Amino acid sequence: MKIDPKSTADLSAQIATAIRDEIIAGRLIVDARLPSEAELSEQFEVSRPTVREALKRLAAQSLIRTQRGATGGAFVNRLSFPEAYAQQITTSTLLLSMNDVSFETACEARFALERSCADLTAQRCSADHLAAMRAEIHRQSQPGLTDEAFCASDVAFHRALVDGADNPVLSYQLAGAVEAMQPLMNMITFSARDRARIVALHERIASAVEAQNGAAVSDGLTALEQETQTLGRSLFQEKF
Amino acid sequence: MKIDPKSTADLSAQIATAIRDEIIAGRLIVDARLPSEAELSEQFEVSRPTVREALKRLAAQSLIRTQRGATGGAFVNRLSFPEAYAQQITTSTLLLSMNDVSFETACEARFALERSCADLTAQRCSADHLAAMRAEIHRQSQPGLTDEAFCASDVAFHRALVDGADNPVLSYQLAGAVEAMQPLMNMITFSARDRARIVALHERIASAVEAQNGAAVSDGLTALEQETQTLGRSLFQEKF
DNA sequence: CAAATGGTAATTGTCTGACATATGAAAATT
DNA sequence: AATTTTCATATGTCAGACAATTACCATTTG
Repeated sequence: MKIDPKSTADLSAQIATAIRDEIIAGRLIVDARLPSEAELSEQFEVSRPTVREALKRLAAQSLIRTQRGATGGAFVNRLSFPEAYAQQITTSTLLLSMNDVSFETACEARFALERSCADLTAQRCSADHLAAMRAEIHRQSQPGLTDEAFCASDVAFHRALVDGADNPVLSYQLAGAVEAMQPLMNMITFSARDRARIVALHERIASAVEAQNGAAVSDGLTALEQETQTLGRSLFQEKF
Repeated sequence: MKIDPKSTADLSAQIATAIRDEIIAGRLIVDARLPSEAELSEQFEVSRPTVREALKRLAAQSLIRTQRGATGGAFVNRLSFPEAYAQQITTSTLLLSMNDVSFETACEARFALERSCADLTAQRCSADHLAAMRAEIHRQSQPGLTDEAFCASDVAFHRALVDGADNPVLSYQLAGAVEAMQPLMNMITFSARDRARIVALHERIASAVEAQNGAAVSDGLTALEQETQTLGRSLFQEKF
């Protein structure tokens, strides 16, 4: 592990990259303990604050965790699915909010991706996930729900639909697609009639899942996409 | 912007979270300049190294960039698609390599997701993207190619297929699914016969794209998934 | 003898102060 | 007017110190 002091990049960035490469290449395995900050300082020939900045960079990406005390130190972290979810959602949300992505493009991608779980969910959806979907449908039908609560329930419904595919990798990948759309959906003010149409489509999708009919689930999602696009067009002209 | 000194969490983590929330909430917009490190030290009532560690955490997530000099400082960064790609791929790769995900599960998710671009790519694929796919097919047909080069070309083929949908959000989301599989694919040693079958399926997919037949693209991907699963089963028993 | 107690070393977390370096802008000079 | 110099400001890096936490070990005590 050596770094180039002549590079224009920050030393802490170089050190972070060097350690990250070790982890990705598998030379530092999960739960392995990194050398102490003092030892890293010597190895890289930099001061301890510089090493610490490098370690914080890695900690921000959940690549390492640190522990104080006698047997403490920095350990290679097992990236958990919840952590990966959170990172995925944050990145996706920021990407959409910062890049003049049209509602249409985001919506198209979101539903295209979500349809990829249609067949699997229809085949495998557990009673629990189906019940969760139905519970959200019921919540969405209640009058007097705020727009935020309606949107949150909408996300929960889709989350249950995705999780019904019983494939954690798929759930992880779709988390970004589904949740990152929420801020955009929150901009929509739903009329009672809009909500009724959406709830009806949710019911149609849930029934298709119950009937283990993947094609029908996919069709329901497509119908929901068209409904959402219509609502979006009434709000945004082209970009936002 | 205040922090809780009684919390068990690191001060730098709290400060990073506080600033990140400001960015996500839109109170700090793109290209806005954060207060200088000295000013942040005063505001949060911590020392400059602590502030710096917080800023490095944000820099690691590409949320800010820093610049030295008189008019320098930390600025809110516009998260670019390439940066988001890179983060997505790193996270996905680590998630798969660290969590005993079966080859079958990963493969299933990957192809399920990739099929979501079948219709869009069939409709919209440009001549350039189609040519890129055909170029990779040609490269893959060459004898004497190393396994790594064959896999890299495989990824490039799928990347072109995904990009053909002409939806950057979709490309971003699928980047993780497609590229994160590469380390797993690299573990497979392809026989000449294996390669021939894969190349034939690629050709079948490219032709379906050219014919603007989305269903045929989807079917081709499904056939490729089955082929890949067969190869995977010959390598791994259950977990790896 | 077993268990509670206290000390000790190791390690991260934080602070203070300082100097190096880069950079834009204003001031001085040609 | 154009160029050079100077300067202020900001980040990058360093050294040293102390605080807080924690595991381990020796000691004391019941």
